[in-house]
Amino acid sequence: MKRSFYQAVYQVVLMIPPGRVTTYGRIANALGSPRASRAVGYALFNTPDGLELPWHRVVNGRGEVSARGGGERPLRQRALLESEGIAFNDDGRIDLRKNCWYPPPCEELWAEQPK
DNA sequence: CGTATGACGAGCC
DNA sequence: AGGCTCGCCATAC
Repeated sequence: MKRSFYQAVYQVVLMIPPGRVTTYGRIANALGSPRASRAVGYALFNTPDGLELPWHRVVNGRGEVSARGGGERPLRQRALLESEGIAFNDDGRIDLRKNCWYPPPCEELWAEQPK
């Protein structure tokens, strides 16, 4: 498989255990680019069809669903997370204290891909 | 190659 | 406290 930053992001997301959530920034940090949180979000935005990706387990740094794109995405995400036992506050936020998951360092996941 | 975009984050007002 | 702006990084065009 061609190793791009996106692919690396997908692999990290795939290793998120059910019932746990992580943030874009943490994924970016795990990949060796702590400032690439935007790119991480963009990677999920370009999620290829046919790939079963638990993208719903990725939230922003405050534990809230990112609703920048459209209206239905966050709703689906919330429903999926709730079905996994993740509780939402009245503000629509997740308790990262309980459900947070820190991805292990995965720099080598894509670092060996020369430009 | 330069510009634009995007599911973010931290900082400033 | 809440909202807005700038910055960072990786692709698409």
